[in-house]
Amino acid sequence: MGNTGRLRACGSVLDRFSLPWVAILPSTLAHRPNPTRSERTGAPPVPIIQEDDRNEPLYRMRHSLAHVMAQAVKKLYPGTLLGFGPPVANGFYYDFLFSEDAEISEDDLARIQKEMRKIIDEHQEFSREDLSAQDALERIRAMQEPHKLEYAQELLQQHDSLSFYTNGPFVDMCEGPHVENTVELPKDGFKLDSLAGAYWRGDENNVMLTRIYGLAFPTRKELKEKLRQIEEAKQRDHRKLGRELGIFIISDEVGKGLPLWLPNGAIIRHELEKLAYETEFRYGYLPVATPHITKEKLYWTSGHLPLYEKVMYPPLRMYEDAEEGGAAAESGEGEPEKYYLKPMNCPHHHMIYAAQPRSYRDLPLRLAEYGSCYRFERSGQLQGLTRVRGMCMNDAHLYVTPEQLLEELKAVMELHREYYELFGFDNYFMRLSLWDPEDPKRAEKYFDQPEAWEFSQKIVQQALEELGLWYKLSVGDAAFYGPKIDVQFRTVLGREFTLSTNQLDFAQPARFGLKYVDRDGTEKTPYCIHRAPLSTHERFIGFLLEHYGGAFPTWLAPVQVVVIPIGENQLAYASKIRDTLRSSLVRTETDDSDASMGKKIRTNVTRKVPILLVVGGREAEAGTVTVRRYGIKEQRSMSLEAFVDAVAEEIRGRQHVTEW
RNA sequence: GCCGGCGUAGCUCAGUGGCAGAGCAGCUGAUUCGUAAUCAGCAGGUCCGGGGUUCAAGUCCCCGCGCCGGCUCCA
Repeated sequence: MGNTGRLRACGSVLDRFSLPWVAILPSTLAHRPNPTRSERTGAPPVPIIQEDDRNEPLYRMRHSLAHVMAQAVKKLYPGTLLGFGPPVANGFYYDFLFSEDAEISEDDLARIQKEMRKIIDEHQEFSREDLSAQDALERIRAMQEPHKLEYAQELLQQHDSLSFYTNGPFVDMCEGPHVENTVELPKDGFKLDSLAGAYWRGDENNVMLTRIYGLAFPTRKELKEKLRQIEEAKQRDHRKLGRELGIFIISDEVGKGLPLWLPNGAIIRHELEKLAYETEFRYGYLPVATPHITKEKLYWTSGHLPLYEKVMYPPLRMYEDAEEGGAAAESGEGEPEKYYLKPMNCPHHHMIYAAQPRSYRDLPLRLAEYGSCYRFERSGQLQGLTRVRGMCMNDAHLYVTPEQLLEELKAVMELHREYYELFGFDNYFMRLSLWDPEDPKRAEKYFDQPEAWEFSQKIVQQALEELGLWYKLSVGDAAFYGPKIDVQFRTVLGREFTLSTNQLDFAQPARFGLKYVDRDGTEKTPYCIHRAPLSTHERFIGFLLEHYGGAFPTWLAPVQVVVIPIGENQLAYASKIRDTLRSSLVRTETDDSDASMGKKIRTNVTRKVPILLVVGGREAEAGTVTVRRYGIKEQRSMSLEAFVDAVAEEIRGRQHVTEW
């Protein structure tokens, strides 16, 4: 049973990224045991996190600090109720329900922190008790902790007993483990750093608790190092870099979540589209283009309307004869036509498939488009470029026969691998989302065809395993039309998010009546694979900004080369170099400002231009350039011709040059 | 959407209820420089918006909007 059957009273969040892929824990562990990869597939057992991992000193220390914080809060704010309080990646948190007259803000954190230090100084011992179901419930009732009681009752459906930890006057239902004595806790290695709302059990229908986050490390030095890292990460925040580098802006007047792409950002988009077009051409895709809006009926056919409506913009309503001041528009009688901004591209692509009869000889048919989509995300969710309302997706739909499904899925995953290698991504993991046959609401959440789910889930898993890709299973997170392979990344600021996504769709083709004539002359329904390896321009470029810290490889850099004449005598030579490079399609500028050379270098280094060509009298005379690459101290001189060839090759090959 | 915080020049940020400020960026002039900041001057403001308290509000109160951190969801 390993870890999967054990539930923790305090909850648990481990840092999945700090562990090898094989050691990934199901994220839903705290709520419901997930089958492990080996249990699902019968494959050899996979090493997953064992009980021992929770005996790590760091884990115990953070966990115990959470309890100390809860004790401090209950002392300073009597009547406060408890939620969960687990250790997390860089520290711990605890959720509280403060009594109504206790207003708490970030200013109060220092007070709580001070109280925590006092508790640590009391050298309180942690002791564990295991109580039978009945004793446990009695204990919790006596504690008057309604949230703990609710969770205990749930736990007792699977467990015969529950454990409690006591330190000083504080008792918590908790599986542990903890340190033995508060003396082991680092008085100056922790810091309460933020206050946030969090729904009880993560469900917005529940009460909102107040979560206090703390950072915690064994020593003050390590804490300070983490704080420094956090500061450094802020310098890589794509919102900051996006503004500084002129990539995008988001204007209140246009609307939240609707980025405006500045020239530098539009160039990056264009380069990504070129990359996608070339790569997809090699993989046998065909380009298509579709409009941004569509009539309502399409989304009834696809099934989006009942299931997806809450993230769609409300419909535009119009009368076809409105322009002529027609009778219907005038009187408002009759039904107006409803148009929706498209939240996805698939229905449009299905219409292209359906536009002509298809034979098995036409399959696989791979239709690709960078398609614009609009989703009405809730305002609190919007996040720079990584979470927006208007986006442009690296989309494609592959229509395949059942026999082709496995190979096509594998090709799609290979495509991901190729892209990620090009960009140098390695900090990600795959998540395979399945339906949940036990979900009481499954008929509302999914197309309810058990055999189709079983078949398509099996094929997807087979594809991942034949390619040797590790993945995490996530039951209940499938798309409504089929299983999903998401690729999870983490931003520099530590937020996990989905970059690429792929789905196997067994439902929509049938709903759209898509057919192909098979070898034997009968009509059959194809499967559809949805895939978006380069995500959306918004999310992808947001991530790239952080990944590269704004210092793009030459092929992606909005300005690839800046020529810096040392004095005004070299202006003509600088212009000649610029024109030569431009005729080789290298994005080049000259810096002809009258600033000092040092200032010009500084300015263009700040812009993170990959290559600066410094030219003075020597270069002009010899017909050479002195090359100064971003992030590389050493400079090189070479003939202009040699440089043009080298940089053109570097761009054509989409190379990453990090050293000479 | 909900909980907490924040909103002053293009950017980063000072500003004790009593004249709206600095650095960088911009513009003008001087300077023409050998690998990360030459000098001087000028200009730049609905202090997020609306209402209120006050002799007086960037500052205090209320409402709205936006942003940031989280919850949840997701490309």
